[in-house]
This record gives sequence, structure tokens and C-alpha cells, in this order.
Amino acid sequence: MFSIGDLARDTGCKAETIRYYEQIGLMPAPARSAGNQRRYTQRHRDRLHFIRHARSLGFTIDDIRELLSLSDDEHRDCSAVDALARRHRDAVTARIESLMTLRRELDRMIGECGGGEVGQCRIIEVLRDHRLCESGHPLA
Amino acid sequence: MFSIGDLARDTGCKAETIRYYEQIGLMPAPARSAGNQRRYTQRHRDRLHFIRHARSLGFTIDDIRELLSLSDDEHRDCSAVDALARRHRDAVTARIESLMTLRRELDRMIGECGGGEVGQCRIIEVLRDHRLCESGHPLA
DNA sequence: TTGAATACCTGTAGTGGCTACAGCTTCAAG
DNA sequence: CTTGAAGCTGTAGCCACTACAGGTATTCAA
Repeated sequence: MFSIGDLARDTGCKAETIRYYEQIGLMPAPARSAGNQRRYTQRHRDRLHFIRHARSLGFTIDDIRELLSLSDDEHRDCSAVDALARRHRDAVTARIESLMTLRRELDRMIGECGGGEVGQCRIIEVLRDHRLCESGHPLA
Repeated sequence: MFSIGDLARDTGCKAETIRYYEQIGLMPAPARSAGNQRRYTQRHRDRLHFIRHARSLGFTIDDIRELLSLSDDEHRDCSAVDALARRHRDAVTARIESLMTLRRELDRMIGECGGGEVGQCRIIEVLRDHRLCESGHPLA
């Protein structure tokens, strides 16, 4: 049996986070010691590793609920898992692209700033007037 | 004079958001009509455009407070503005790089999934065991 | 001038995914 | 048996909004 601190050390997440996962129903409530402290099994440990790994890959809590529930049935077709992972990858890709557009614009602004007074600062000027932006980065 | 709806249409942000900006002191409180509705000037409009543009480039509210305050004094040296923009660009770059690491790993997982049963699904397997990851994406 | 449709007002609570206390109790090592 | 670390519950805070509920103002047409 593991204490909450053991699991925390083991997975690199804080005890508070583990209690939070229990509270939102992502981790099942473990047994308790005579003094009311949580006592975890290897199954809990595995589940927490799975959760942390998926989180570190950027899956949302809801995605992880879905993945855990899908992974319960070994004989189910894995196409739903595949679809979820693809959807997430596409979202990551979209995010990368939007950040790259931002970075191009930031680079341009910074590159044009000659370093004089704020009155002539290109960065401030561009922020004041979106028409000075070349990349069509979304305003919303 | 503009109503809050005029500004909202004009800047593509919601009236609630404009009121929120006022509440947190990012937008100054405007005059009111006889019936207590907000009435904005061109200066308010310009400021909101600046804010929305900076937000759309990913600057935080605190960054924007700083940028607005720096831009007030036309004769000040713009190095602080430059530094803030560079810091932000570097953060964006770091974020892009970390997302690209994630995407590589997601691609690999998806590519290895042969499409059978969940019991053999590579995606689930990798999530269960971080050692199966090639890229050293951070677990935290 | 009236009436309806639309816009606006304040205040509160919710989002995601935690994190940070405060003020206790329990456990493990020596 | 003592002491200090670890654990407990419950609440509030973070960011940047968003979404109501329940009321009031304004605007336009008839």
C-alpha cells in the first residue's frame, strides 16, 4: 500500500493534485488507514501514471476520462481511441500554427524597432494600428 | 459618443469583456447617459483597439498594462517596450517548441496504432508506460 | 404617443486544471 | 514518548473571460 506522498513522489505530481483528481472522479477513492489517511494500491498507481502521461501530452481531463473508459474493455475496437488521439493532434497542430503566426508578427515588430523614443517605437505603433500587421493574425 | 455595443462591434470583443476590462482597471470608466449607460469617446475606442490587438498577439493583461503605461510617455526610451516584446516572443517560441515535441510523440503513437482491439492498441499502451516514449517530453 | 424589440445595467457564478493556504490530526523514526 | 514530517478537510485564488438572471433604457416604427 502506498501513501499519497508515495504516489506524488512516484508520478511527479503533488498530493493536492491527486486529491483533486479524486474529487472530480478521475481517480477512484482509495481505502483509508485507521487514522483516515489514503492508502493506494498498484492499480491506483498505474492509473495515476496513465493520467499524468496523458496530461503531459496535453489531453484534457475529459479526454482522459474517455481514454480510461475506452481502455477498460480490452476487446473493443480501438478506432475511438485513435480518433480521439487524432483530434487532439490536430488541435495541437492548429495551436502551433497560430503561435507561429504570432511569432512572425512579433519578430517583425521587434525587428523594426529602431530603439529610440517611445513616440517613434514601432512596437507601440503597430499595437495601435492593426493595419500595420502583415500576417493576418486573428484579432479574436 | 459610442455605446458599449458600438465598441463591441468595432473591436470584435463582447460587451461583457469591455465591462470586465473596466472592472479590472484596464479601461477607464467612461461617462454615463442620463439612464446610466456607458458612453465612450474616441480615446476609449483607441485604447480598446490597442488592448485587443495586444491580446490577440498573446500579451497578458499585465503586459498590456505595462505597455499602455510605457506608451503614455512619448519621450521615454523604448527599450522597456522592446524588452517586454522580446520576453513575450521568447515565451511564444518556447511554447511552440514544447508543442512540437508533443506533436512528434502523438504522431508516433498514432502511426504505430495498427487499428485492432484496445488490448493491442499502441496508443493506450504508450499512455500506460512512459518509457515507450522516444522524445523526452516532460512529464510535469 | 405608444408599444415592441433590442440593448444595456449590476451582480454573481462558472470555466480548466490546478495551487495555496489555515488549522487541525496522524504517522514513523529515534 | 516525543518530535517533526506528512496527511486531513475545506475554502479561496489563479487567468481571462463567459454566461446567466432579473431588471432598466433606448430606439424605431406604427
